Amino acid sequence: MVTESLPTAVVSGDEAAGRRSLIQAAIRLAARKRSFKALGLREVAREAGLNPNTFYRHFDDMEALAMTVATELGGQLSQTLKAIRANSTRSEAARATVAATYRFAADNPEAVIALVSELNGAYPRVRAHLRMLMQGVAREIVDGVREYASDNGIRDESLLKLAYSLVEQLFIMSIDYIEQNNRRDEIESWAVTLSKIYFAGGALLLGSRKN
Amino acid sequence: MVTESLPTAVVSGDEAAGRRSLIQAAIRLAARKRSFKALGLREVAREAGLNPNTFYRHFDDMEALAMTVATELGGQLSQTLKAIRANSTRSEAARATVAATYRFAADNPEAVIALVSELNGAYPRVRAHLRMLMQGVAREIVDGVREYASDNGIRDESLLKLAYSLVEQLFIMSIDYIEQNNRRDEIESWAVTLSKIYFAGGALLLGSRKN
DNA sequence: TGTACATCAGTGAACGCGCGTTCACTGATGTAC
DNA sequence: TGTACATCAGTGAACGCGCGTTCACTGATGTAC
Repeated sequence: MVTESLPTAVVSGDEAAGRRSLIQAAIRLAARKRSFKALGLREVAREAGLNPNTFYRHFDDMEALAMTVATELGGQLSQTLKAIRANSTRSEAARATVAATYRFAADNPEAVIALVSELNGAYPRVRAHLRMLMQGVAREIVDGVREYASDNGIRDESLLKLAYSLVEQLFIMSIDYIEQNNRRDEIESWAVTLSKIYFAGGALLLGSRKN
Repeated sequence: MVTESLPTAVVSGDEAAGRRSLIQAAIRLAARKRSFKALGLREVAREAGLNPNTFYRHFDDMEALAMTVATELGGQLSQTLKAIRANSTRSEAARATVAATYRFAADNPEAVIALVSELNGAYPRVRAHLRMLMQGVAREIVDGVREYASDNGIRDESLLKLAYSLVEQLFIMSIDYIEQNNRRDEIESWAVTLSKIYFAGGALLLGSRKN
Protein backbone atom coordinates (compact mmCIF):
# COMPACT_ATOMS: atom_id res chain seq x y z
CA MET A 1 0.00 0.00 0.00
CA VAL A 2 1.20 3.45 -0.91
CA THR A 3 1.31 5.79 2.08
CA GLU A 4 0.26 9.15 0.79
CA SER A 5 1.40 12.06 2.87
CA LEU A 6 1.61 15.79 2.52
CA PRO A 7 4.94 17.50 3.06
CA THR A 8 5.19 17.94 6.81
CA ALA A 9 5.33 21.70 6.76
CA VAL A 10 1.82 21.76 5.34
CA VAL A 11 0.36 19.54 8.04
CA SER A 12 -1.72 21.75 10.28
CA GLY A 13 -0.12 22.66 13.57
CA ASP A 14 3.49 23.27 12.70
CA GLU A 15 3.33 26.63 10.98
CA ALA A 16 6.69 28.12 10.11
CA ALA A 17 7.94 30.42 12.86
CA GLY A 18 8.82 33.17 10.42
CA ARG A 19 5.33 33.27 9.02
CA ARG A 20 3.87 33.94 12.46
CA SER A 21 6.49 36.60 13.15
CA LEU A 22 5.63 38.35 9.92
CA ILE A 23 1.91 38.29 10.67
CA GLN A 24 2.41 39.65 14.15
CA ALA A 25 4.82 42.33 12.97
CA ALA A 26 2.39 43.39 10.27
CA ILE A 27 -0.48 43.62 12.76
CA ARG A 28 1.61 45.76 15.07
CA LEU A 29 2.60 48.15 12.28
CA ALA A 30 -0.81 48.21 10.60
CA ALA A 31 -2.43 49.18 13.89
CA ARG A 32 -0.14 52.19 14.06
CA LYS A 33 -0.50 53.18 10.41
CA ARG A 34 -4.18 52.21 10.16
CA SER A 35 -3.50 50.45 6.92
CA PHE A 36 -1.88 47.30 5.61
CA LYS A 37 -1.35 48.79 2.21
CA ALA A 38 0.84 51.52 3.67
CA LEU A 39 3.25 48.88 5.01
CA GLY A 40 6.44 48.06 3.19
CA LEU A 41 7.47 44.44 2.87
CA ARG A 42 10.96 45.33 4.04
CA GLU A 43 9.49 47.28 6.92
CA VAL A 44 7.47 44.28 8.08
CA ALA A 45 10.43 41.91 7.74
CA ARG A 46 12.61 44.33 9.70
CA GLU A 47 10.01 44.54 12.47
CA ALA A 48 9.87 40.74 12.50
CA GLY A 49 13.67 40.47 12.66
CA LEU A 50 13.85 38.58 9.39
CA ASN A 51 15.43 38.91 5.99
CA PRO A 52 13.21 40.82 3.53
CA ASN A 53 13.09 37.79 1.26
CA THR A 54 11.46 35.63 3.89
CA PHE A 55 8.28 37.57 3.19
CA TYR A 56 8.07 35.95 -0.25
CA ARG A 57 8.30 32.47 1.25
CA HIS A 58 4.90 32.99 2.85
CA PHE A 59 2.96 35.69 1.04
CA ASP A 60 2.61 36.95 -2.50
CA ASP A 61 2.12 40.52 -1.35
CA MET A 62 0.77 42.66 1.47
CA GLU A 63 -2.82 42.08 0.47
CA ALA A 64 -2.36 38.34 0.91
CA LEU A 65 -1.04 38.93 4.41
CA ALA A 66 -3.96 41.25 5.21
CA MET A 67 -6.42 38.61 3.97
CA THR A 68 -4.75 36.03 6.21
CA VAL A 69 -5.19 38.27 9.22
CA ALA A 70 -8.80 39.01 8.30
CA THR A 71 -9.78 35.36 7.91
CA GLU A 72 -7.90 34.19 11.00
CA LEU A 73 -9.21 36.84 13.32
CA GLY A 74 -12.66 36.86 11.79
CA GLY A 75 -12.90 33.12 12.38
CA GLN A 76 -11.85 33.50 15.99
CA LEU A 77 -14.37 36.25 16.61
CA SER A 78 -17.35 34.49 15.13
CA GLN A 79 -16.43 31.30 16.97
CA THR A 80 -16.29 33.28 20.21
CA LEU A 81 -19.64 34.91 19.55
CA LYS A 82 -21.26 31.58 18.67
CA ALA A 83 -20.10 30.15 21.97
CA ILE A 84 -21.44 33.18 23.80
CA ARG A 85 -24.86 32.89 22.29
CA ALA A 86 -25.04 29.20 23.14
CA ASN A 87 -24.30 29.98 26.77
CA SER A 88 -26.12 33.25 27.32
CA THR A 89 -29.39 33.30 29.20
CA ARG A 90 -32.45 34.75 27.54
CA SER A 91 -33.02 38.49 27.19
CA GLU A 92 -29.47 39.49 27.93
CA ALA A 93 -28.28 38.58 24.45
CA ALA A 94 -27.37 42.18 23.66
CA ARG A 95 -25.29 42.72 26.76
CA ALA A 96 -23.52 39.37 26.35
CA THR A 97 -22.69 39.96 22.69
CA VAL A 98 -21.32 43.42 23.34
CA ALA A 99 -19.31 42.21 26.32
CA ALA A 100 -17.84 39.34 24.32
CA THR A 101 -16.99 41.55 21.37
CA TYR A 102 -15.23 44.10 23.51
CA ARG A 103 -13.40 41.48 25.53
CA PHE A 104 -12.17 40.13 22.23
CA ALA A 105 -11.08 43.64 21.27
CA ALA A 106 -9.26 44.07 24.57
CA ASP A 107 -7.46 40.77 24.00
CA ASN A 108 -6.45 41.57 20.42
CA PRO A 109 -6.19 45.35 20.40
CA GLU A 110 -3.76 45.79 17.55
CA ALA A 111 -5.37 43.25 15.26
CA VAL A 112 -8.81 44.73 15.85
CA ILE A 113 -7.60 48.27 15.18
CA ALA A 114 -5.83 47.13 12.03
CA LEU A 115 -8.89 45.28 10.73
CA VAL A 116 -11.51 47.87 11.63
CA SER A 117 -9.34 50.35 9.75
CA GLU A 118 -9.58 48.07 6.74
CA LEU A 119 -13.38 48.28 6.83
CA ASN A 120 -12.99 51.24 4.53
CA GLY A 121 -9.43 50.47 3.51
CA ALA A 122 -7.48 50.18 0.32
CA TYR A 123 -8.03 46.49 -0.45
CA PRO A 124 -11.47 45.71 -1.89
CA ARG A 125 -11.11 41.97 -1.21
CA VAL A 126 -10.37 42.62 2.46
CA ARG A 127 -13.26 45.07 2.69
CA ALA A 128 -15.62 42.52 1.18
CA HIS A 129 -14.44 39.83 3.57
CA LEU A 130 -14.93 42.03 6.61
CA ARG A 131 -18.42 42.93 5.46
CA MET A 132 -19.22 39.25 5.16
CA LEU A 133 -17.92 38.80 8.67
CA MET A 134 -20.16 41.60 9.94
CA GLN A 135 -23.10 40.04 8.11
CA GLY A 136 -22.37 36.80 9.93
CA VAL A 137 -22.27 38.51 13.29
CA ALA A 138 -25.50 40.33 12.44
CA ARG A 139 -27.19 37.05 11.57
CA GLU A 140 -25.94 35.62 14.83
CA ILE A 141 -27.53 38.52 16.70
CA VAL A 142 -30.77 38.16 14.79
CA ASP A 143 -30.93 34.49 15.71
CA GLY A 144 -30.39 35.44 19.32
CA VAL A 145 -33.16 38.00 19.23
CA ARG A 146 -35.58 35.68 17.48
CA GLU A 147 -34.77 32.85 19.85
CA TYR A 148 -34.64 34.53 23.22
CA ALA A 149 -36.74 37.66 22.97
CA SER A 150 -40.40 37.78 22.20
CA ASP A 151 -41.01 38.05 18.52
CA ASN A 152 -41.51 41.72 17.88
CA GLY A 153 -43.02 41.56 14.46
CA ILE A 154 -40.12 42.91 12.47
CA ARG A 155 -39.60 41.36 9.06
CA ASP A 156 -36.48 39.19 8.87
CA GLU A 157 -34.99 41.39 6.19
CA SER A 158 -35.44 44.57 8.21
CA LEU A 159 -34.17 42.92 11.36
CA LEU A 160 -30.99 41.82 9.58
CA LYS A 161 -30.42 45.31 8.21
CA LEU A 162 -30.91 46.72 11.68
CA ALA A 163 -28.50 44.22 13.19
CA TYR A 164 -25.94 44.95 10.49
CA SER A 165 -26.02 48.67 11.19
CA LEU A 166 -25.66 47.91 14.87
CA VAL A 167 -22.66 45.66 14.29
CA GLU A 168 -21.07 48.34 12.12
CA GLN A 169 -21.54 50.85 14.92
CA LEU A 170 -20.20 48.46 17.58
CA PHE A 171 -17.11 47.61 15.51
CA ILE A 172 -16.26 51.24 14.98
CA MET A 173 -16.77 52.02 18.64
CA SER A 174 -14.44 49.15 19.52
CA ILE A 175 -11.55 51.37 18.43
CA ASP A 176 -12.51 54.00 20.97
CA TYR A 177 -12.90 51.22 23.48
CA ILE A 178 -9.37 49.98 22.86
CA GLU A 179 -7.71 53.37 22.71
CA GLN A 180 -9.45 55.13 25.57
CA ASN A 181 -8.40 52.92 28.44
CA ASN A 182 -9.92 55.11 31.10
CA ARG A 183 -13.36 55.18 29.47
CA ARG A 184 -13.77 51.49 28.67
CA ASP A 185 -16.61 50.86 31.07
CA GLU A 186 -18.45 53.95 29.91
CA ILE A 187 -18.03 53.04 26.26
CA GLU A 188 -19.10 49.45 26.78
CA SER A 189 -22.22 50.44 28.68
CA TRP A 190 -23.05 53.00 26.02
CA ALA A 191 -22.68 50.26 23.43
CA VAL A 192 -25.13 48.11 25.38
CA THR A 193 -27.54 51.03 25.60
CA LEU A 194 -27.22 51.64 21.88
CA SER A 195 -28.02 47.98 21.21
CA LYS A 196 -31.20 48.29 23.21
CA ILE A 197 -32.05 51.54 21.49
CA TYR A 198 -31.67 49.85 18.12
CA PHE A 199 -34.08 47.06 18.95
CA ALA A 200 -36.54 49.13 20.96
CA GLY A 201 -36.61 51.82 18.30
CA GLY A 202 -36.66 49.17 15.60
CA ALA A 203 -39.68 47.49 17.15
CA LEU A 204 -41.49 50.84 17.16
CA LEU A 205 -40.65 51.82 13.61
CA LEU A 206 -40.38 48.48 11.86
CA GLY A 207 -42.55 46.41 14.17
CA SER A 208 -45.75 44.45 13.50
CA ARG A 209 -44.39 43.73 10.04
CA LYS A 210 -45.04 47.30 8.96
CA ASN A 211 -41.88 47.32 6.95
CA MET B 1 -1.01 108.17 5.51
CA VAL B 2 0.70 104.83 5.05
CA THR B 3 -1.39 102.43 2.99
CA GLU B 4 -0.84 99.04 4.50
CA SER B 5 -1.60 96.19 2.19
CA LEU B 6 -0.98 92.48 2.11
CA PRO B 7 0.81 91.01 -0.87
CA THR B 8 -1.92 90.46 -3.42
CA ALA B 9 -1.53 86.74 -3.59
CA VAL B 10 -2.62 86.46 0.05
CA VAL B 11 -5.76 88.52 -0.43
CA SER B 12 -8.72 86.19 -0.25
CA GLY B 13 -10.23 85.30 -3.57
CA ASP B 14 -7.25 84.91 -5.81
CA GLU B 15 -5.83 81.61 -4.63
CA ALA B 16 -2.93 80.33 -6.67
CA ALA B 17 -4.15 78.03 -9.43
CA GLY B 18 -1.54 75.40 -8.62
CA ARG B 19 -2.70 75.16 -5.06
CA ARG B 20 -6.25 74.33 -6.13
CA SER B 21 -4.96 71.80 -8.66
CA LEU B 22 -2.92 70.09 -5.97
CA ILE B 23 -5.86 69.94 -3.58
CA GLN B 24 -8.17 68.52 -6.21
CA ALA B 25 -5.58 66.00 -7.38
CA ALA B 26 -4.98 64.87 -3.81
CA ILE B 27 -8.71 64.45 -3.18
CA ARG B 28 -9.05 62.36 -6.32
CA LEU B 29 -6.15 60.10 -5.37
CA ALA B 30 -7.00 59.89 -1.68
CA ALA B 31 -10.51 58.75 -2.53
CA ARG B 32 -9.03 55.86 -4.50
CA LYS B 33 -6.39 54.95 -1.93
CA ARG B 34 -8.57 55.73 1.10
CA SER B 35 -5.73 57.60 2.69
CA PHE B 36 -3.88 60.87 2.34
CA LYS B 37 -0.81 59.49 4.05
CA ALA B 38 -0.41 56.86 1.36
CA LEU B 39 -0.06 59.58 -1.28
CA GLY B 40 3.32 60.62 -2.57
CA LEU B 41 4.02 64.28 -3.09
CA ARG B 42 5.37 63.57 -6.55
CA GLU B 43 2.30 61.45 -7.27
CA VAL B 44 -0.02 64.32 -6.39
CA ALA B 45 2.00 66.85 -8.38
CA ARG B 46 1.99 64.50 -11.37
CA GLU B 47 -1.79 64.09 -11.15
CA ALA B 48 -2.10 67.88 -10.95
CA GLY B 49 0.16 68.34 -13.96
CA LEU B 50 2.70 70.32 -11.98
CA ASN B 51 6.35 70.16 -11.07
CA PRO B 52 6.93 68.20 -7.84
CA ASN B 53 8.44 71.26 -6.22
CA THR B 54 5.28 73.28 -6.58
CA PHE B 55 3.91 71.19 -3.73
CA TYR B 56 6.36 72.86 -1.35
CA ARG B 57 5.15 76.32 -2.38
CA HIS B 58 1.79 75.59 -0.78
CA PHE B 59 2.10 72.83 1.78
CA ASP B 60 4.68 71.64 4.28
CA ASP B 61 3.69 68.02 3.84
CA MET B 62 0.76 65.75 3.02
CA GLU B 63 -0.77 66.16 6.46
CA ALA B 64 -1.02 69.91 5.91
CA LEU B 65 -2.86 69.30 2.66
CA ALA B 66 -5.20 66.83 4.35
CA MET B 67 -5.94 69.34 7.10
CA THR B 68 -6.75 71.95 4.46
CA VAL B 69 -9.24 69.61 2.83
CA ALA B 70 -10.77 68.72 6.18
CA THR B 71 -11.29 72.32 7.28
CA GLU B 72 -12.54 73.50 3.89
CA LEU B 73 -15.02 70.72 3.36
CA GLY B 74 -16.03 70.57 7.00
CA GLY B 75 -16.82 74.28 6.89
CA GLN B 76 -18.92 73.86 3.77
CA LEU B 77 -20.85 70.96 5.26
CA SER B 78 -21.71 72.62 8.54
CA GLN B 79 -22.71 75.78 6.74
CA THR B 80 -25.01 73.73 4.51
CA LEU B 81 -26.54 71.95 7.48
CA LYS B 82 -27.07 75.20 9.36
CA ALA B 83 -28.94 76.61 6.41
CA ILE B 84 -31.05 73.46 6.19
CA ARG B 85 -32.05 73.62 9.80
CA ALA B 86 -33.02 77.26 9.47
CA ASN B 87 -35.32 76.43 6.57
CA SER B 88 -36.73 73.06 7.54
CA THR B 89 -40.25 72.80 8.84
CA ARG B 90 -40.84 71.24 12.23
CA SER B 91 -40.75 67.48 12.81
CA GLU B 92 -38.98 66.65 9.60
CA ALA B 93 -35.60 67.69 10.95
CA ALA B 94 -34.22 64.15 10.65
CA ARG B 95 -35.26 63.67 7.05
CA ALA B 96 -34.01 67.12 6.05
CA THR B 97 -30.63 66.67 7.73
CA VAL B 98 -30.07 63.27 6.17
CA ALA B 99 -31.17 64.51 2.76
CA ALA B 100 -28.84 67.51 2.96
CA THR B 101 -25.92 65.41 4.14
CA TYR B 102 -26.31 62.91 1.33
CA ARG B 103 -26.85 65.56 -1.28
CA PHE B 104 -23.60 67.07 -0.08
CA ALA B 105 -21.97 63.64 -0.42
CA ALA B 106 -23.34 63.22 -3.92
CA ASP B 107 -21.94 66.63 -4.88
CA ASN B 108 -18.50 65.98 -3.40
CA PRO B 109 -18.11 62.22 -3.68
CA GLU B 110 -14.34 61.97 -3.75
CA ALA B 111 -13.74 64.49 -0.99
CA VAL B 112 -16.30 62.81 1.25
CA ILE B 113 -14.84 59.36 0.67
CA ALA B 114 -11.34 60.67 1.33
CA LEU B 115 -12.36 62.39 4.55
CA VAL B 116 -14.58 59.65 5.94
CA SER B 117 -11.62 57.33 5.40
CA GLU B 118 -9.57 59.66 7.56
CA LEU B 119 -12.03 59.25 10.44
CA ASN B 120 -9.86 56.37 11.51
CA GLY B 121 -6.85 57.35 9.46
CA ALA B 122 -3.17 57.84 9.97
CA TYR B 123 -3.11 61.52 10.96
CA PRO B 124 -4.23 62.15 14.56
CA ARG B 125 -4.74 65.88 13.93
CA VAL B 126 -7.06 65.18 11.02
CA ARG B 127 -8.93 62.58 13.05
CA ALA B 128 -9.40 65.05 15.89
CA HIS B 129 -10.63 67.73 13.53
CA LEU B 130 -13.17 65.42 11.92
CA ARG B 131 -14.44 64.37 15.31
CA MET B 132 -14.93 68.01 16.21
CA LEU B 133 -16.84 68.43 12.99
CA MET B 134 -19.09 65.49 13.85
CA GLN B 135 -19.63 66.93 17.32
CA GLY B 136 -20.74 70.17 15.67
CA VAL B 137 -23.18 68.37 13.42
CA ALA B 138 -24.48 66.41 16.41
CA ARG B 139 -25.05 69.64 18.34
CA GLU B 140 -26.86 71.03 15.34
CA ILE B 141 -29.16 68.00 15.32
CA VAL B 142 -29.74 68.24 19.04
CA ASP B 143 -30.76 71.86 18.66
CA GLY B 144 -33.15 70.84 15.91
CA VAL B 145 -34.70 68.13 18.04
CA ARG B 146 -35.02 70.37 21.08
CA GLU B 147 -36.46 73.17 19.00
CA TYR B 148 -38.87 71.42 16.69
CA ALA B 149 -39.86 68.22 18.34
CA SER B 150 -41.57 67.90 21.67
CA ASP B 151 -39.11 67.71 24.51
CA ASN B 152 -38.74 64.05 25.22
CA GLY B 153 -37.07 64.20 28.59
CA ILE B 154 -33.62 63.03 27.58
CA ARG B 155 -30.77 64.73 29.39
CA ASP B 156 -28.76 67.06 27.16
CA GLU B 157 -25.62 65.01 27.66
CA SER B 158 -27.29 61.75 26.65
CA LEU B 159 -28.99 63.40 23.71
CA LEU B 160 -25.68 64.71 22.44
CA LYS B 161 -24.07 61.29 22.75
CA LEU B 162 -26.98 59.77 20.90
CA ALA B 163 -26.76 62.36 18.14
CA TYR B 164 -23.01 61.84 17.87
CA SER B 165 -23.39 58.10 17.39
CA LEU B 166 -26.05 58.78 14.79
CA VAL B 167 -23.82 61.20 12.90
CA GLU B 168 -21.00 58.65 12.99
CA GLN B 169 -23.32 56.07 11.50
CA LEU B 170 -24.64 58.46 8.85
CA PHE B 171 -21.14 59.50 7.80
CA ILE B 172 -20.00 55.95 7.39
CA MET B 173 -23.11 55.05 5.44
CA SER B 174 -22.46 58.01 3.16
CA ILE B 175 -19.68 55.99 1.56
CA ASP B 176 -22.10 53.23 0.64
CA TYR B 177 -24.44 55.93 -0.59
CA ILE B 178 -21.78 57.36 -2.88
CA GLU B 179 -20.45 54.08 -4.17
CA GLN B 180 -23.65 52.15 -4.70
CA ASN B 181 -25.33 54.33 -7.29
CA ASN B 182 -28.23 52.00 -7.84
CA ARG B 183 -29.14 51.80 -4.17
CA ARG B 184 -28.97 55.47 -3.25
CA ASP B 185 -32.67 55.90 -2.57
CA GLU B 186 -32.77 52.76 -0.48
CA ILE B 187 -29.73 53.78 1.54
CA GLU B 188 -31.01 57.29 2.12
CA SER B 189 -34.39 56.09 3.29
CA TRP B 190 -32.72 53.55 5.55
CA ALA B 191 -30.66 56.38 7.00
CA VAL B 192 -33.82 58.34 7.71
CA THR B 193 -35.36 55.29 9.36
CA LEU B 194 -32.24 54.80 11.46
CA SER B 195 -32.43 58.43 12.59
CA LYS B 196 -35.98 57.89 13.77
CA ILE B 197 -35.01 54.64 15.44
CA TYR B 198 -32.26 56.44 17.32
CA PHE B 199 -34.57 59.07 18.72
CA ALA B 200 -37.57 56.82 19.28
CA GLY B 201 -35.42 54.19 20.99
CA GLY B 202 -33.52 56.91 22.80
CA ALA B 203 -36.72 58.39 24.18
CA LEU B 204 -37.69 54.94 25.48
CA LEU B 205 -34.36 54.08 27.08
CA LEU B 206 -33.02 57.48 28.06
CA GLY B 207 -36.29 59.36 28.29
CA SER B 208 -37.93 61.19 31.22
CA ARG B 209 -34.42 62.06 32.40
CA LYS B 210 -33.77 58.49 33.52
CA ASN B 211 -30.19 58.67 32.30
C1' DT C 1 3.95 108.38 -16.50
C1' DG C 2 7.91 105.60 -16.19
C1' DT C 3 11.30 102.85 -13.89
C1' DA C 4 13.42 100.06 -10.33
C1' DC C 5 12.39 96.69 -7.01
C1' DA C 6 10.01 93.04 -4.23
C1' DT C 7 7.11 89.14 -4.12
C1' DC C 8 5.86 84.80 -5.25
C1' DA C 9 4.15 80.68 -8.27
C1' DG C 10 6.21 77.52 -10.83
C1' DT C 11 10.52 75.10 -13.12
C1' DG C 12 14.46 71.79 -13.87
C1' DA C 13 18.42 69.31 -12.49
C1' DA C 14 20.52 66.77 -9.05
C1' DC C 15 21.25 64.13 -4.49
C1' DG C 16 21.08 60.12 -1.60
C1' DC C 17 17.99 56.54 0.09
C1' DG C 18 14.82 52.84 0.84
C1' DC C 19 11.89 50.17 -1.81
C1' DG C 20 10.21 45.70 -4.29
C1' DT C 21 12.09 41.99 -6.64
C1' DT C 22 15.43 38.49 -8.50
C1' DC C 23 18.96 35.00 -8.08
C1' DA C 24 21.87 31.69 -6.20
C1' DC C 25 22.85 29.88 -1.96
C1' DT C 26 22.68 27.27 3.02
C1' DG C 27 21.13 24.17 6.37
C1' DA C 28 17.71 21.61 8.76
C1' DT C 29 14.20 17.99 8.58
C1' DG C 30 11.84 14.23 6.92
C1' DT C 31 11.25 10.25 3.64
C1' DA C 32 12.41 6.24 0.44
C1' DC C 33 14.40 2.07 0.21
C1' DT D 1 20.28 0.79 10.15
C1' DG D 2 22.34 3.72 6.92
C1' DT D 3 22.47 6.57 2.88
C1' DA D 4 20.82 9.35 -0.88
C1' DC D 5 17.39 12.61 -2.04
C1' DA D 6 13.57 16.09 -1.79
C1' DT D 7 11.50 19.84 0.50
C1' DC D 8 11.36 24.11 2.29
C1' DA D 9 12.44 28.19 5.63
C1' DG D 10 15.57 31.52 5.75
C1' DT D 11 19.91 34.22 3.93
C1' DG D 12 22.80 37.76 1.42
C1' DA D 13 24.09 40.41 -2.46
C1' DA D 14 22.62 42.97 -6.20
C1' DC D 15 19.40 45.50 -9.56
C1' DG D 16 16.85 49.48 -11.17
C1' DC D 17 13.41 52.81 -9.74
C1' DG D 18 10.68 56.33 -7.67
C1' DC D 19 10.74 58.91 -3.67
C1' DG D 20 11.37 63.32 -0.70
C1' DT D 21 14.17 67.19 -0.57
C1' DT D 22 17.52 70.93 -1.88
C1' DC D 23 19.25 74.56 -4.82
C1' DA D 24 19.44 77.98 -8.18
C1' DC D 25 16.68 79.75 -11.53
C1' DT D 26 12.61 82.22 -14.53
C1' DG D 27 8.87 85.14 -15.37
C1' DA D 28 4.71 87.46 -14.18
C1' DT D 29 2.45 90.89 -11.26
C1' DG D 30 2.05 94.57 -8.32
C1' DT D 31 4.01 98.55 -5.71
C1' DA D 32 6.99 102.75 -4.49
C1' DC D 33 8.11 107.00 -5.77
